[in-house]
Amino acid sequence: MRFQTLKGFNDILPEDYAYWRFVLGKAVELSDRFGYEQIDTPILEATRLFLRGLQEGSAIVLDKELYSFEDHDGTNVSLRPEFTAGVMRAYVEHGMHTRPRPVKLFAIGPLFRHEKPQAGRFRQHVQFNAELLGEEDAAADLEIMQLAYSLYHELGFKGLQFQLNSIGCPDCRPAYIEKLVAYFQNHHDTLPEVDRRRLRVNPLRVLDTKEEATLALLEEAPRAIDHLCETCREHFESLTGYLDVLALPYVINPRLVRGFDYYVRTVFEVWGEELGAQNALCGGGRYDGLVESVGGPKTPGVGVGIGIERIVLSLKAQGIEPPALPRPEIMTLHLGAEAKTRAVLLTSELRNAGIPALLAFGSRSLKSQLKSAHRAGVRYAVILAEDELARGVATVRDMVDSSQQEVPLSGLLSWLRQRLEIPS
RNA sequence: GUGACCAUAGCUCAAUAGGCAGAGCACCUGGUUGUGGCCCAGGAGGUUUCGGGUUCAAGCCCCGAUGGUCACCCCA
Repeated sequence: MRFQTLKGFNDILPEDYAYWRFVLGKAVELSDRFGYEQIDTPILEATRLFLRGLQEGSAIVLDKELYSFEDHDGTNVSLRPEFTAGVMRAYVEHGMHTRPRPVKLFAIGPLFRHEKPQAGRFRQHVQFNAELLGEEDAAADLEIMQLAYSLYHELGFKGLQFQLNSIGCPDCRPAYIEKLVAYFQNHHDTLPEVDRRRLRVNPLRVLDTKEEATLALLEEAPRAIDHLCETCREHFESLTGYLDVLALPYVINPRLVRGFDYYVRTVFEVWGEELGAQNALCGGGRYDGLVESVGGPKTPGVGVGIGIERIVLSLKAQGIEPPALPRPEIMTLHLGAEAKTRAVLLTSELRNAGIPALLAFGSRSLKSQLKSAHRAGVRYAVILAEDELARGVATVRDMVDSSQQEVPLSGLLSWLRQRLEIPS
């Protein structure tokens, strides 16, 4: 029985890493540009932390999607299913609320949910996560959205737009939910079974139904944005105003709700193409009560989670090629024991000088070594043999045009550097 | 957790009507002295996902398990 990855877990192979480095490199670059500082929190945390952040209505809790086990000391611990709870814990634990506001953090790493895998959904996936803490200005919501948008834009995506909604706050949302529930109870007989369940467990969830019958009912259903309190309405209007000024494309989607219950006011997603049913490239929103819920002072916050696997899938679907990864352009070949020792030394000198280089291993025929050089895709094969060494030169073969010339060993480094345009 | 479809070499796929498991690509070696690609020859690589059953005979038919894909649920 051969080993294989667990269900829903994937290897990222070298041929995929051009995409990953492209996306992650851009994420880090943009975080720097927007003034976000990097933070890493543990993959494993006390289970209670995640339960508190998620509350009861979330599927992660309901459907036992947490990877949990009992640690040796009896503590129940879990692999993190999302970033925000851990970051909030770190924020409180290290008294980061005493830092100059706002505190802007980003993190990159794997998350784990025991779900049934399908297109764009895995049990382990990597997220780029950004959080802006201690600021309730709608311009903060905008900044988080702009960070996400810039990432997609600079990666070369076309035609993406935000799905945007406001789901109110603890002041105005309860009244809205009451209206919503009342509305659906009036149409209870036409409501499909799945949505009856959602209505009981998490009424807002009915809004993003896929049932035809419910969709028809939603035409007339009360909308959250029509039931916002004064503060929430102003916040939402400021945000859309800023989005207009920056010309960031968005549509107001009254049916947009989010999986985590801690969101207030702003919620948004960006949808990608060719991702099947799992079309959210990122999801985020405002979570003003969250820091408090993990034992910290009342602190407003906005954040976004961006799925790297989905971006990579979407890049491929849109035919966007990442820049090629750098690879050595030189291989040192050799004939004879003395020449091989010299080749080992030369390869080392090249690398120490910052010039990527490969060494032909073994003591095979020149033909075989050239074949290796060809397959490694190098531009130059540097050939060392007794004959050359006696005259203090190396034969450099250009693998592209098949030309060869002798270069004095003393000047080889600078010769190669010049040809490959590597700054010294 | 529910449902549908699928599973043959590292990859992409063949294998009449149940009748000796194959090709292309990739990989290794060779085509004589110190020269890659193209070409030619050869080689390695399989418990046909696994376990049962039917049959003289199963990659093929039946049952079960596992895994994959897609959808629901939910979400990045």
